[in-house]
Formats: sequence, structure tokens, C-alpha cells
Amino acid sequence: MDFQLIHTDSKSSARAGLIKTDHGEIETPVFMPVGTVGSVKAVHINELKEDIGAEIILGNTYHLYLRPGLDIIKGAGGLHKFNSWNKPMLTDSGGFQVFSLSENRKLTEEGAKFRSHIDGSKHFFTPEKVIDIQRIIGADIIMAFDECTPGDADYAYAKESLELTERWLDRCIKRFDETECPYGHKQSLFPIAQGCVYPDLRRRAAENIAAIGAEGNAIGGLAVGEPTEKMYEMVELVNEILPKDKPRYLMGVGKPENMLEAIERGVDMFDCIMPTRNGRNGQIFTKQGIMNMRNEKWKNDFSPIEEDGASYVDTLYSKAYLRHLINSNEILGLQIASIHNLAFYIWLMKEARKHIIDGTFSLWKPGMVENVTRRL
RNA sequence: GGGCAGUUACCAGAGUGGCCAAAUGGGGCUGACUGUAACUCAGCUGGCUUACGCCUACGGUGGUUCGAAUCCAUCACUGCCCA
Repeated sequence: MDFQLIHTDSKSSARAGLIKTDHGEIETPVFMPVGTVGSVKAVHINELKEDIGAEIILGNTYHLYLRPGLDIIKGAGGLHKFNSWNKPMLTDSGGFQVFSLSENRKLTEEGAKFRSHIDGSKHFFTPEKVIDIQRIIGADIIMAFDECTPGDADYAYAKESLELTERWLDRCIKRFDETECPYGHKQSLFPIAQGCVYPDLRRRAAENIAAIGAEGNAIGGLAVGEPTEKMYEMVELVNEILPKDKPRYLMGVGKPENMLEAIERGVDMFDCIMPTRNGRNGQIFTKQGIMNMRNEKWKNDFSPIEEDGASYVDTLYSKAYLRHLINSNEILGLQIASIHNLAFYIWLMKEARKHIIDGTFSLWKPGMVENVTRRL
């Protein structure tokens, strides 16, 4: 993997860059649609490529390991071949599942014991095993196994959690260095900075991963229950320490305004389930604001979903029709909402990039934040 | 014409003397959702009220009772069966 800084904003930490992988290039800032089980829910791969303009998508180690399982993915020749996405891909390590499925797991020094949410069977993830699995899945960018510390953790817990993540990171790196991708292309391992909302822990985490010299670095454990202002503070603090010549990935974020604020603070990569999940639940993000398509007020509104929106669905279908589909629980409603939201997210990143390059980011951002947070 | 069963909130449907403004679904309305156990989840859904509470309500009318959606009488309507 190679990262090139194209332009750095003079008034903020915002950057425009270019990531090159064996499966293609990624312009940053970038939003990566989440395809947990090897599929971006409700969205066809042609739509992702052509209509939405996604450059990289995510997969998930925990979910793919449980189903279809490694034999199948190996048999297919890796996830790229299995799901026909021949562009860049990133896999999350399962660290988030350690957090989100915490009732089903137990953490030890060695790793995480957990029960499958599918059939209750017992499994054990170690940092080594997580690297091995991600080698088999074959994503271009793979993530270290961490504990995603809850946003409301107390200092003592956050410190212990960070230390565990750091020891796990060393083991991930060791295993990564000893192995290679079975399919011949190059993979890059990103370490993750934890530390909850505690500045000294975040600083320590950032210094620790900066010293490793990885090809890219991630900020994890944010947007998990802490106040939004804290999130911004932590991003700012960590990005002052992380190397400038490597991409920075803010994991799991977020709302459109969160991404704009994070870009201003030097983040290059984002992923979030919000455009897809919230879309399926009837929430539509636009550059004029947020619509809840289930609301009665759209019942008779035959205007386009979004005037000059980022995707063909915006003018092909009306608000009233989309509302009808979503309220009728029609699969097409989920598809249209997902395509629209993803196209909007990716449009937003491209706009941000454009404004960074032409030096107008700081002028453009405040108005856009106001727009995207408006309730329609 | 005779027999039987029924009529409950927007719909379906439980409740068969007080704990009933009335279970449960559905529908409707409004929220939530941030490295996806999520086409999921939560709240509201007779009126007035922030709430306490008050009023109106279980086909109509009239009774019995301290008290009726629930018991009795009668009328109306619906369904099924027999002529």
C-alpha cells in the first residue's frame, strides 16, 4: 500500500490524499460502505461501483469467520473473488464485536472467548488467529485485534483495556510479519489507538502506534457512547501525534457532520453502518438535511427524493413513492434508501476533497455542517 | 317462517359482575439507530389535561345491582343451518 498526500489545508488539518493498493486506488477523504458479511446490505455490487462510486468496502472478520466460514472463503480464493468486489477492501478484526456482543464473550490476556450469536457455539479469538483469518479473507487493509473500550468506561478500566489492546497489537504485528497473503496481493495492517475519553491514555496510545511505523493508523473506541465534543477532542489530540504521511482511519464514524469535523482534524478514512442501516429504517440524509421518510408529511410529496442528488434514484423516484415503499416494507424501499444514502456519503467526501484541494474547505464546511444536521 | 351463534376502540379479536379506557395482533403516528445479532427497536394510538384527574365509551333502549362490556327484558342488525 502506498499513501500520497495531494494537498493539506492551510487553515486546518484537513488533507486530500491518494491510497494505492493492489486492487486499485482510493481518493481520500473516503467513506467506506460497510459490508459486514461480504455484502453491503440491500446494495448490488454494480450499484456500489457505478451508481454510488464506492472505492473500498468493509468486511468483518467475526461475521465471515462464523458464516460462511474460512473453508468457503479460502475455497473461493478470498473474499474479493467470493463476492466479486475486485476493488480495495478492508476487514475489521472483530474488536468491535468484542464490544457490541459483550454479553456473549469473556476477555482474557490470551484473547476473547465468545459464543456465536448464530448458533451459540463457543469460539476463541486470539490476536494471532484474527490475523490468520484476515489473511484468508484477503482484504487489502486489515485491522489489529483490539478491545473497543466503551465510551463510559472509567479511567481504570480504560487504562487496563488500552494496555491489553497494546499487548494484543504486538502479537498481531508479530504474526502479521511471519505470514503472508495466500492470494499473492499485498495486505497492510493498521493498528488502532484506544484510550476512551482520557487525554493521557489517548496520547499514549497514539505515541505507541505512531512508533510502529505502520502503513496506516486507526482511531477506535469513539462514537461509542461518549459526548460528541469528547470525540472531536480525542480525534484532534491523536491526530497531532499520528504520522502525517500515513492515512488515518476513524473507525465507525459516523454522522455526516461527524465526518466533516473529523476531516477538519486530519482524518482520511471513515466507515459507518449509518447510511445503510438508518436508510433501511427510513432515514434519508441529504445536503438539505435529514428526512424520516416514514413521516406523514411526505405522503403527498411527489417531488424528487433529492433535487440534484448524488444518485440516479434521487430524481427517478419521488418522496411519496419512497415513503410508500418503506411504509409497505417493500424490499425496493430498502434498496433505494441505501443507494441514496451511500451515494450522498460518498458525494460528501468528494466535495470535501474538492474544497480541500482548492483551499476553500474552511469556508465550505460550516455551512455544510448546518445543512446536514437540519431536520426536514 | 323456525333454530342457533353473534354485535367490544381504525380493523381483527380477548374479556363474561368491581383489579376495564378495556389483553393481544394488525394498521396509524412519533422517536432511536455511529468499526451491523438490526427490512430492527422503543413510545403513543377515545376526549380534555404537563400531570393528578375528570368526562364519554364495549349495537339501541329500559331494567337488576352499592357497582354492568359482563346479568335480565326488548328492539335493531349480521352470520350459519332448516323450511
